[in-house]
Formats: sequence, structure tokens, C-alpha cells
Amino acid sequence: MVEEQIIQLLRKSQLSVTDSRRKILEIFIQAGSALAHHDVEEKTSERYDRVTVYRTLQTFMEKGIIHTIPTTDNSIKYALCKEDCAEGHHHDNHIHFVCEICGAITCMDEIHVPTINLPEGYHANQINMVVNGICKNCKA
Amino acid sequence: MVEEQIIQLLRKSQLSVTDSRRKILEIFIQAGSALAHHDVEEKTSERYDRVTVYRTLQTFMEKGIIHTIPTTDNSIKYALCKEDCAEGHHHDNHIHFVCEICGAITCMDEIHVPTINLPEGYHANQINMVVNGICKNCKA
DNA sequence: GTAACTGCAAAATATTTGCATCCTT
DNA sequence: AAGGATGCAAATATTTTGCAGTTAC
Repeated sequence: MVEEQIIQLLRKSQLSVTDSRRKILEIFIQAGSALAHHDVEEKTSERYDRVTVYRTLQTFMEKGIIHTIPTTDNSIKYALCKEDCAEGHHHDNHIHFVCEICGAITCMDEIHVPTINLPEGYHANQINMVVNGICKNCKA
Repeated sequence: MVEEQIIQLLRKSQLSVTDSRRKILEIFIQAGSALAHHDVEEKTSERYDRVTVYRTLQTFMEKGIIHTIPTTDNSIKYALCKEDCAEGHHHDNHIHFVCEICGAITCMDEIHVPTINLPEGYHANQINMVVNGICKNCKA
């Protein structure tokens, strides 16, 4: 059951299980794609304060529960991390797909990020690929 | 001479040649790396209004003179586009390197963005790669 | 001269901080 | 009971808009 998973995740991250945290995690799980702060705020506005959303997202970031996705359109999007996202360093070297029509952001776990050869003297720690295009659902 | 290039670029983009635009372009050329709005504002604060910086960056975006770089740290960075950036659609399929120490963002034009195989039904228009790591200058 | 650009003021948004109160453990 | 989490108020910071005056062509 989902409710169980959520509690497990919070426990594992050494966070106390509160209503707002449960609700916000639930929103991410149901959404399936990345969300902006604004999206989360909207879906919780009747229940929780704007500030709580800020603090919750920040806490989730610190604990490695969610991560930000780089986008070219100036918006900050958050998405659930994979299992192997440990606190401090993320292993989210996957590809994010941004649909130009519906705006949905999908993490493409299946696809591997290709290795690249950096110039002499450069060292890569993390690679993010952002692909803009048209998603399955919006394809005419 | 650089001053000449700047005027050429503005003319080519059908923009009138004003002090603030010249100055801001100069800043980008001298910087060599990507800049945040804040960086530009700082370097022009004695001369130009904050609002002018906003409007100038926006205009440059629309004309394809600069483009945004996706970064994971929630900051919006702008960088000069390559020659082939036409108005409306950018061909900046190159790799951006973000140094975790000095914060500098470099466009790695030499390296080609590898092609990837998207799942059935997805269509890619633009690919951005953001590599976080340690740059040549910061390497111990 | 005219259209476009800029500066200033102010509005609208977004984000952060302090503190008293409430909830989880 | 104690420490952490939340809500509220307010301070800051960021971005947008309107308009009058100025500048480029």
C-alpha cells in the first residue's frame, strides 16, 4: 500500500511523519512527473501554509527524497529520487524529458546517459540530460 | 574589434544600438561564461536600471542572442548563443559544464552531444547536457 | 519626427525569517 | 516531556507593468 511506503520513506530519512509531509509525498507519487513549487502549493493550499511547502521541499531535498530538474524555461521542478539517491549525493544521472506541449516532465530511467569525453583537466561528477520535445500523449 | 562585432550583432538582430545593450553584450563577451541576471545587474548597477537589465535580457532571448542554461541549483543563467542560433529556435545542443567550486559555466562546443534512443512515441527537438564537476582552473 | 528604449514608481510575486503554538516520538 | 514541525506575520528579494521622458534612426 502506498500509505505504508510513504511512512517507510520518511522513517528511513529520519523525518517525523507529519500530515503535510505525507500529503506532499502522496502528491508527487500520484503526479508521476516533476512538479514546481507552485504546483505543490496549489494542491495543498486548503490545508497547509505556503511556508510549510517551502520548508518541506527543502527538507526533502536535503534528505535526498526529491531532487531538482534543470529546465531551460526558468522554472524549478522537483521530482522524486530513485532508491539509490543517498543523502548528500544524488545518482540521478538519468534523462529528463520535457514536453513542449503539455509541459510534463518525465524521468526516463530506462535510457542510459551516454558517457562523454571531457577536455583535459575537467572532471565530471554528475551528468544531467534534458530533452525537450513532444511526449507520447501529445503526439498527434 | 569587439565594439564593431557588438554593433554588427545588434544590427543583424534588428535592434537599435543603445548604450545599455552594448554594455551588456560586452559583459557577456568578457565574462566568457554564463551569467545570472544578478551578475549582469551588479556589473551595470551604476549605469542602468534593474528593469532595463530585465528587458534587455528578455529582448536578447527573443532575438536569439543569448539563451538560458538549465542548472540544477535553481539559478537561471544566460549565455551568448552561437552563430547559428536563429530567432525562435536555438541550435545550442552543446554541453554546459558547471564547476562545483568556482561556479563558472562553460559551453563546451568541441564536444558533440551524443544521440540517444527515446522510447516509442517520443520526439526530441532539443537536447541539453549539463555536466557538474570540477573545471580545469579549480583542479588541485 | 516617430518608434523604440529607458528610468522611475509601484504593483505583483516569490522566498526567507522569527517566534509562538502544536504535534510527533 | 522535549525537540522538531507548523502557522502566522512580516521582512526581503525578485519580477512585471504603466507611463512619462529620452534616444536612435
